[in-house]
Amino acid sequence: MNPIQKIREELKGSIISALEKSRTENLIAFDAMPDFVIEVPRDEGHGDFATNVAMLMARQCRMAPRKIAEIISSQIDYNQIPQLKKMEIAGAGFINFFLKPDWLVVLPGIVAEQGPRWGSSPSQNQKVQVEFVSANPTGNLHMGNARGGAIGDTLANILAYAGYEVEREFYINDAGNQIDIFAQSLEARYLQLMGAKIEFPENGYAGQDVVDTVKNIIRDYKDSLLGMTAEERQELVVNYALKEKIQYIRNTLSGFGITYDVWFNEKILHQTGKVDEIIKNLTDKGYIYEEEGAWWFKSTLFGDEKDEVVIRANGLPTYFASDIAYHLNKFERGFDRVINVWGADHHGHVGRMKGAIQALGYDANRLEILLMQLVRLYRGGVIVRMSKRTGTTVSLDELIEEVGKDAARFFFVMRSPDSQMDFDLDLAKEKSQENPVYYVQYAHARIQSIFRQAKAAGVLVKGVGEVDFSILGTEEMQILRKIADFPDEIATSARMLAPHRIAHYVLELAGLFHSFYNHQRVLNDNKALQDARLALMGTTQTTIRNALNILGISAPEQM
RNA sequence: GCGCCCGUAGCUCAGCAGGAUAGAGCAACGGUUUCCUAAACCGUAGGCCGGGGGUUCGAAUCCCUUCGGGCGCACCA
Repeated sequence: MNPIQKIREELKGSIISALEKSRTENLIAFDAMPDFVIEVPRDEGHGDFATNVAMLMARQCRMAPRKIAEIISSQIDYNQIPQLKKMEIAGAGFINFFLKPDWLVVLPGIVAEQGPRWGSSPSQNQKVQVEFVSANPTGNLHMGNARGGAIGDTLANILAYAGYEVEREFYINDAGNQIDIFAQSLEARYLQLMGAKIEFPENGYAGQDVVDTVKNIIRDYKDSLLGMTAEERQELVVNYALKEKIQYIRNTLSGFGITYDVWFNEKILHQTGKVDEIIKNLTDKGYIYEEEGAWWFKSTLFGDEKDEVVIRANGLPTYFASDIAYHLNKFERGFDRVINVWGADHHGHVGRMKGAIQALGYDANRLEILLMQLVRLYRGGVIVRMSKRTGTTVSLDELIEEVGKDAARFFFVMRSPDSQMDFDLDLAKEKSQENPVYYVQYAHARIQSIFRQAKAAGVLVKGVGEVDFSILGTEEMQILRKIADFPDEIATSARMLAPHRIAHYVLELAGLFHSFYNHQRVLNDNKALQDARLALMGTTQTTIRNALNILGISAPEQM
């Protein structure tokens, strides 16, 4: 257990003991122990930790909060918490705990021992799947996919640190209506390039990437497709294009630092009859009815506004039908939690999806949807419409080329998924040097530089066990305090599905380091102080590196 | 019309199941380098937390209402 959690538990325990003792001695009367918190006050003058327990008890005790706080304070057993120096009652009835300054000195040892695992929590014994991006394999990856990629991958890293067994998955929509249109578009382009005068489908994919793909097909197959039936031809071109697109997606995401454990094909669900099975299953359970030739799922039973079609009048299943089969498959694979990162434009899908899960007999809470608001792309102060079909927008690979993987990932993950995001391309290009990611990376590189200087000067960096940390001053203790928060911060980010917290955390830690660096010298004449500071630098660097690792951003040793 | 997200400093945004005096970056202004990387640091200025009610010891946070912005409400995915 990390030191912060440990001391929190100890403080909490001692308060409970004090309260129970007070009750036994008839100093106070209460029935239920409130669910109070041990928090870190924003203001350092309010101690290392504080609790609101007295305020929470005021009502049931019919006693002023400060009076309750005094009773607790007088009954606290200092022997139970050796690190406790003093307590103060403040404000409306807060109890502030001041700890002996050396309570954090165990931290560097823990960090050094855990290394790359520092920040992680014990195993939760739960399997969680994170599905993200899952872009349609009919076009290039756009800004929404980029944001989803950064958020999903970071979230998966956070969950892994938080003790979950995590699998990353990409769902390939290689079946259905869009694929048919894709096939028709490819065929039309092929025939056009081969000289036929035919109309391009009205809703077809008009992007240049389709033309490029067709040129590759012509290079490989020449005119041999002309003699085929339309069906054979469409199947060939679409399979060719899908293979190419999926390879493109895989490569681009890999360049964005994202690799998946599983690439799941929608088509398999159709081919193996899973979609038909799920319809039959739900029909047997009475959740499906027929109307106007189509089959409807009763999503209104689960709070949705209207029922949803699963089989169209033309006999073909909808996307929703295969998605139900897909999610059933996920649960059958044994995941305790299934998390999907979706764009806000899919939020209408959430209610009925959860409804379907429930209809199948699973707890709908095990399916969690992280909705992220859409990214609006600006160029020259004007919105660039994101359309997969026109292919006029900036793609992820172009973005990586222009601003770099690290800056792009940081930029996307820095903001809460809930907030809509304007991505100003001109700004991103011009100001890439001012991106906050460099601020953090620079902190890491600076520390490395100190170690280089130390080595050049023949200074041996002592192991944390041989160093006396009590010599460190307030700035160093602030850094240590922040570092101590790291596991908690990761756990909170995991609980809230809030990857942006890690970005903010590491910015704050880097800020404390830079401030310290500008005020104090690590390499100096006071050997004991130098030893302690060098060890602190190692602790800081490991924490920054681990945080950057979670964010999928490199930790350079030199800049 | 109904549903979801957002509204916090000039701009972009944090603010962890309500907590003490609301924070950061950028922009502005003024400083810091014979010394471990100035991609840094320090300081100044900047706010009716969209408006209005309510809940309570206590609200940026919860509830209601209203205004403004985004998204969704297909036999598309």
